[in-house]
Amino acid sequence: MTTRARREREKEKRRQSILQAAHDVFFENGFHRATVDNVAERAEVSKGTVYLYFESKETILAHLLLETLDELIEELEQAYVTAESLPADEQLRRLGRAYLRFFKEEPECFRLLMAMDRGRFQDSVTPEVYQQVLSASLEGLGWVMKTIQQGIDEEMFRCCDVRLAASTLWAMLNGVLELMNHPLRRAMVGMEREALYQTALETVIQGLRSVPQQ
Amino acid sequence: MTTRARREREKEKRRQSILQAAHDVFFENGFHRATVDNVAERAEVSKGTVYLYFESKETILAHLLLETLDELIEELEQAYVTAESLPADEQLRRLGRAYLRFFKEEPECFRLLMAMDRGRFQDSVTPEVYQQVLSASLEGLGWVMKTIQQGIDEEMFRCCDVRLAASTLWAMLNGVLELMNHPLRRAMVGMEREALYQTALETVIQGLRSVPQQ
DNA sequence: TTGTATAATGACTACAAGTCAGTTAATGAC
DNA sequence: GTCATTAACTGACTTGTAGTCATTATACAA
Repeated sequence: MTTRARREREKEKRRQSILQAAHDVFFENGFHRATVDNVAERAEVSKGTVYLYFESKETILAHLLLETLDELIEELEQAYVTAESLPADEQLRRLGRAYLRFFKEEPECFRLLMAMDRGRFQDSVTPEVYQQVLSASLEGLGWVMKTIQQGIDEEMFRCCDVRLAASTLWAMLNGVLELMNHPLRRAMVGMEREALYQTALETVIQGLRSVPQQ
Repeated sequence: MTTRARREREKEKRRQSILQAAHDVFFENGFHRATVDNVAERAEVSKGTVYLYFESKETILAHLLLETLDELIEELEQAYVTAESLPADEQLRRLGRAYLRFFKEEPECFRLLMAMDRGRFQDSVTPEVYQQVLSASLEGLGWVMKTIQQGIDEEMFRCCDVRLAASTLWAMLNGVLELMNHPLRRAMVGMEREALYQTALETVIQGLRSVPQQ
């Protein structure tokens, strides 16, 4: 029964083409302005078919974001691996810059990732999908934790709770990215995007040197 | 013509009662689950009347947030004033904790403030209202800048761009608050809210001591 | 050829934001 | 007191869009 296998492949193909269409449509005018009818039209299927493959508009987005997160994790891994022999502060700098680089290419993606916990999202996405997004984020955090641990071993960093330090670093950089991403808020502080991020990264790295947490 | 004045007062009263109703309804079940009909019903007016006073659901929220921001700014001012004679790092700690205290009482409010730049918001709120929210935020940032400037004068902080440092600090704390506010993400990092915020604040303060930015 | 399962469709429902023609109420001129 | 004018208010209606489901088309195996 090789038919079964082919059917599976074809289904997967259709699924991918819907995802691709959704990517185009969502990123063209933003998620909330895009309609599921737009996605269906772009994918050359009916709206019903879209709902055959995904439970809700939000679920489509979640799956798009999952794919993007996978790419991000790979980039972080690569940054970690190529910097493994450097001192921990330099490693962190590399990781931080890789993070920035990634979201500079896909700013809409960052916005959507951050928005995932708001509005209709919590109601429309099944816990499983949600969980997947979270564990992908966790994986990324892993590389930061590894680096910080190395810094502690080298006696460069004074923090004693690696996870706490990594989470904080991650949250803080997200906060800066969020500010950078928001045109009006950024205009308000009147700063260059890069300068903000650079300062944040450097401040945190220096802070890790001298904060014996807890 | 004292009638005119009374009319004005009565209009303002109605406006306030709609805002109060909106506050109740929005914070009871979250903004996106609340309907304008709910707000109208709670305020004991028709939906049309609500739209007589506010242009859109989002605008109602913006005005609610503006009032909350005013309170926040007052709290920050108070924290600044009562800590004015202390060393700058301690002042920053006080400001940071006041910020945390405020949003611990109104977590929904923080979420909504952060969400203001997403989704329907940009389309539904007039630039004027938007501007008001931003300048309120700026006012809050002013207290942080004052404190950091003092730290530079005392030669405690090494940063040379006060605005850059303050913006970064603010953005980073927002990032942590956002993580804290999000139940699933917080579960993911498995940290206590307070510990995260505490660590972030301390890390940044220490970072400011040793980062000669630019 | 035909019965069955699988995939796809699009007209339809539900729901909520926002509108506007029409109603009601207050005010003030006479 | 009556009437005209203005301001405030109403709620049925329009519009837009997410999500459903009865129906139809297609592919395959017997």
